[in-house]
Amino acid sequence: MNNYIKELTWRGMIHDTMPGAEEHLLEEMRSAYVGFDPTADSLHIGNLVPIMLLAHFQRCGHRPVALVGGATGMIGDPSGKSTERNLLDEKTLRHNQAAVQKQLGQFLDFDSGAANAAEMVNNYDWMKEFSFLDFIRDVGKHISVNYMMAKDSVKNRIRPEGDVGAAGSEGMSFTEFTYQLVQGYDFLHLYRNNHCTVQMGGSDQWGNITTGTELIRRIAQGKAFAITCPLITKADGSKFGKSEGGNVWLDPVRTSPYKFYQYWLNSSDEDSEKYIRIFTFLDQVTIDDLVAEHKEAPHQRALQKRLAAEITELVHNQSELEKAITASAILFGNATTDDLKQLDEQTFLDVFDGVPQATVARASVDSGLDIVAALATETGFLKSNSEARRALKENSISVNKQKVADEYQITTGDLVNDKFVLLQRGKKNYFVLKAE
RNA sequence: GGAGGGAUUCCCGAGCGGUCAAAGGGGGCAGACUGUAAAUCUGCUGCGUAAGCUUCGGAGGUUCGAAUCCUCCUCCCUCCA
Repeated sequence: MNNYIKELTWRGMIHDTMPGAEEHLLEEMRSAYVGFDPTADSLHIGNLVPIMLLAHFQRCGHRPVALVGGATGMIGDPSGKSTERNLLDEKTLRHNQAAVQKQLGQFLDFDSGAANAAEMVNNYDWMKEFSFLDFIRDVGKHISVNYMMAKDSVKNRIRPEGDVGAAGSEGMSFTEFTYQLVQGYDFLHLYRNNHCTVQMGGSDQWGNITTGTELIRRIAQGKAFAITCPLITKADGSKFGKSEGGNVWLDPVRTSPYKFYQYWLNSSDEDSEKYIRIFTFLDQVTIDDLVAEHKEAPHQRALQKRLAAEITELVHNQSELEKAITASAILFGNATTDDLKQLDEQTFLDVFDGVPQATVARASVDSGLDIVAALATETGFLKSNSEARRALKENSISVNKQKVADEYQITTGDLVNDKFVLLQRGKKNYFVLKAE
């Protein structure tokens, strides 16, 4: 039994724990759960922290339980929200749950048959038959409204008198008010049926979790614990887990492994030092060495590279990671036209997966395609001919990694694999032209 | 119900009836620099190869000429009842 709390502490993953939690976990194998919100059919990297909490938990010899919030997802957690949540219907919920369950399988051992194999539960299964009357009698009776009102998640939504500085509060519905009780009941249910004595989550979940431990104390006369981790932030203040395109998802269809890899690679120095502790299983010595190495030669970005590699391999796999690295080298390294032409068709397509494409008639390339037309009218890469000319004048257009001027003609000789032409504006904007 | 103020190009915001495709800032894109970073500097930022064309809430009107003046309409804000 490894010391879980100690492990998380040096990784910077502990925000708060209830007194006695560490001793409790050292005594014997325990079960802890974390809730996942099935609001989409994929998890995103914001969910990675709770996932890692469970993964470390299992590695320390304990039994992790992943709870998919089918029921609570129907209500919407008011924590950290300033407005009422949209509700999901059951069909969407079921679909999302199935997808989320599958993704969790990548991080946790569910099937080995080991004593501490992970378990997956869905609170919809025990909540759906629970009648309103039964609930308010068996559960609601034990918790006072005063207690519930004292939670930050509730207080922040009911504008306190005289608190003029507070952001606009829109009140909250009874439904959302009930949320903490429902989540609290989950904990009680898992305590009784799955020997779950610990609930973990982000620091914003503290209030909801303690409602659960309170219920367990009052109804089951039991002792349960809360462990929360800090919410992940970025040094520059922008929101963690968002890129230009929105959320960074674990699902390779929503966020390609290449983009996923890039997200981590672009972490700031400060953040990557933090992230590598949280999002990888690397041990303390390895990480200390990496940090030292990075300080020595920051421009090498050893930290970011290792961080990106570790997580990409964990979330996707070795071969996707290699492709992402290859793609990165081609897109950002000093790749030349020759390097490009050495790619076989499949690799080319993989590297430029997700890059916008357009098809032009093979004949027009054979007869020489004007670069302006290739950029604008033929492909829509740039909005107008004017813009295309402007860009050419700015010396920002490359064909197959080579800068071109405005009189350039694309010919058969430019085709990679006799089929593709790589158009590029500046360093980061790519476009694939397909001749058929 | 009454009285005023406003609506401008992605956003904010300036704009004597001609020299306004429209100041300035922000954002975005690009170039230099660099670590695929930050900061900084430079350029570009309606369409068109060009002549030129279409823009300033909407519809009309005055004028040789309107984002700028007039009328009506729509929406927003403030003040008085």
